[in-house]
Amino acid sequence: MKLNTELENMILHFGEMGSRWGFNRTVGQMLALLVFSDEPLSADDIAASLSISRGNVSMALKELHSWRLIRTHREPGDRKDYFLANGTIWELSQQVLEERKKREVDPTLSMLRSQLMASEQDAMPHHARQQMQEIHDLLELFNHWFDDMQHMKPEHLQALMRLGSGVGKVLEMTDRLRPKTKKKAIGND
Amino acid sequence: MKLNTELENMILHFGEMGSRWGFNRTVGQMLALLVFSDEPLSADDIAASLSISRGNVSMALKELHSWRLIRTHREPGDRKDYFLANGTIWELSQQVLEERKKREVDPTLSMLRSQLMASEQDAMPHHARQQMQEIHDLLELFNHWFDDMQHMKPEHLQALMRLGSGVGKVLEMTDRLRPKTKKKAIGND
DNA sequence: CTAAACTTTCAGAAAATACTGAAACTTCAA
DNA sequence: TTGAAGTTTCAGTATTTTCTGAAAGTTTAG
Repeated sequence: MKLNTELENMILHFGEMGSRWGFNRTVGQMLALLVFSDEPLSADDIAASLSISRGNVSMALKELHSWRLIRTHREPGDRKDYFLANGTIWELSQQVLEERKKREVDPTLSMLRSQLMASEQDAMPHHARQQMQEIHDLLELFNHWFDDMQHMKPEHLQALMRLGSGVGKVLEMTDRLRPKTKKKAIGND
Repeated sequence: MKLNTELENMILHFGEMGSRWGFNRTVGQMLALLVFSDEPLSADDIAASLSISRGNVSMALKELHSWRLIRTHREPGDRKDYFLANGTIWELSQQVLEERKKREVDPTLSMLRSQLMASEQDAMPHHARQQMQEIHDLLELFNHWFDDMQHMKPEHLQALMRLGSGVGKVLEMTDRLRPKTKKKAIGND
């Protein structure tokens, strides 16, 4: 795979950003390379394109697999593994967010949960306990919301995002229509 | 500030998570300490509580300021600076997300933007260009949505999150009611 | 102005993280 | 069963990031 300068810049950029996105430079570069390539690449292709060691490529492939961002393709009659991005940009983004939630939110949530459980009767200062509860509740809210969003159809989710804060307006309206009742009450046109 | 074991564990946890959240261990620990403390703390208090050097505390305070996560309080007749968390848990979270967006999304968006601008007539492979466009559009959508959300009243935003994917249902309904018209059309009960 | 009280800076040390390349391992065609 | 083709592992090295502590800087009471 021969890279033109623009493409190479973009790949280097993804490498730089990698660490901010939760993985390392090599993983970032390889993800970019595979996303921008229109055909699956072998580990040797990748090592050559990015001028990195074969071992490093192997590690990074493992990491990318563990994030479910790539998949392996095998040609019949060829022993080599070929790798490609595991879905559309939208799907890859979802995957990254999902994985980052697991690493950045879930551990703290479970720590807070057990702490708030265990310490019913102990000597935690009042304000600290209260703050922990707030963080806990916020993370829990976020988690449920995030789960819900992930299960929406992409086109609905996209429409919703495009609507932006407009959604607030719409909901206020419907709220005024049905101050405490079930959705069905809306459909009476 | 004397810390009981539970609190100390939580602070250590925030330190560990720090790097995943976009800052370093010391910054994470200090943020936790100030969030859980019910009174402002001096730099020396912090250094002592966390057993870290005074210089490190100074660096981390600068970082926390730059994220707008803390503010400085001065007692009249006391030369020391005292530091405290800059708002509620909700406000702090918003601040963290805002800052992370700046660091994790904006640079890539502007890189993509200039790349897609500049390369109208150049030799970028078609598939690569297309993928860049997709990433660009997704990040732009995300950015607008995020901005919009940040300008919503917290209680509205929270209500919206609690609604989760239920919002999709509600919107489908209203859509059926007013297939292309202005909001006012809803109010006709 | 002076100097005590306090804060920041920054060069070098320490710690954490990432990368290389050679050896070990696996797979499969013959 | 063998060995060529391919992949993974991991000890050692390189790089990056973070932390320390002493020196430089700042502020203010007297």
